[in-house]
Amino acid sequence: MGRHVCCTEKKLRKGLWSPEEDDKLYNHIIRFGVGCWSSVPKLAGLQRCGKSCRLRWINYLRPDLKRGSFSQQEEDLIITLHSILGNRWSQIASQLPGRTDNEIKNFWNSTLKKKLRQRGVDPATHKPITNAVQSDTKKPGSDNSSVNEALGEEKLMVKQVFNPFPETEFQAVSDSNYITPYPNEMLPFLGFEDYTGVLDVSDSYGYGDSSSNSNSSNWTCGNIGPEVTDVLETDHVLNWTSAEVQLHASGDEQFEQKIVFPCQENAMRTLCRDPFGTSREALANDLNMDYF
DNA sequence: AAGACAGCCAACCGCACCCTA
DNA sequence: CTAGGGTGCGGTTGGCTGTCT
Repeated sequence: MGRHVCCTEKKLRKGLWSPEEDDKLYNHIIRFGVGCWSSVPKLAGLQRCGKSCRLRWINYLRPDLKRGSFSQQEEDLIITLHSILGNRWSQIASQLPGRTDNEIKNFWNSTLKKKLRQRGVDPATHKPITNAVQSDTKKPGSDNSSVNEALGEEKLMVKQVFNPFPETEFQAVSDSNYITPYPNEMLPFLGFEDYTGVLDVSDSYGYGDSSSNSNSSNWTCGNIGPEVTDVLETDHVLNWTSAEVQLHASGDEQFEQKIVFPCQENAMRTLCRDPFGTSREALANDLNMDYF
């Protein structure tokens, strides 16, 4: 382990990127793609390490990045996702089209934490600041004093929520960019055979290797409300809406849950992809849009 | 006008994980 | 099985910029 080889080389430049460097990196990746990051700087004629190039591309040069300040809806979603996922910035970012993990992390640390505290909410636990302490006292084995313990417990819970579908058991959900909209208690009921609730808005703007899952989403989407169509008729900028999604579990259980998700043109296109051709076509027709 | 301070954000660092030979 | 290279991620840092005194 330890430090990466490229980072120890002394000749390499550090610090802010010049416009010329940006041009070189951008042109190289547009023309040849990424391939191996460690070879990118050499091929692009840059005195940078591959890691630095990767970061620059992901956080600044990617053409699908959204600029500008966060909308209220994005802000709300970040808070919601953070309450579920904790500091898993990359996974939070995967649900916000055009936003990077770094950007969200900075926004959280500089702005959102402060806002939550002003509202009397502990940004670490997402509980009212006074109640967070009180609730700790109820937990078995808790000595009531440690916020860190509370945090640790939250992290454990998050793990259970977020990775309920081991790749070996359900190959369609094969990476961590997926977020389930399910509450904890529903997870045990969801079968592998007919698992259909995962919203995939990640691979239309994913990082780096985005090819591996492009055909593997496995979900159906029912009862999308009229508000979705409204979104599609706007200017294809980032919009937000809600939709009713039916979640079919194995057996006869069926769940419904209102969820909120980001809608961008690409995201909606992704949303309309599912493994069942007829419903995909029907859905696309309903939404008056192309499908693939 | 200038120095101090605070906030923001781009970029770096170090670690963990994955993959392959 | 193991070592080493490549990659991704979260935490942290440092510099720039705006605001205050």
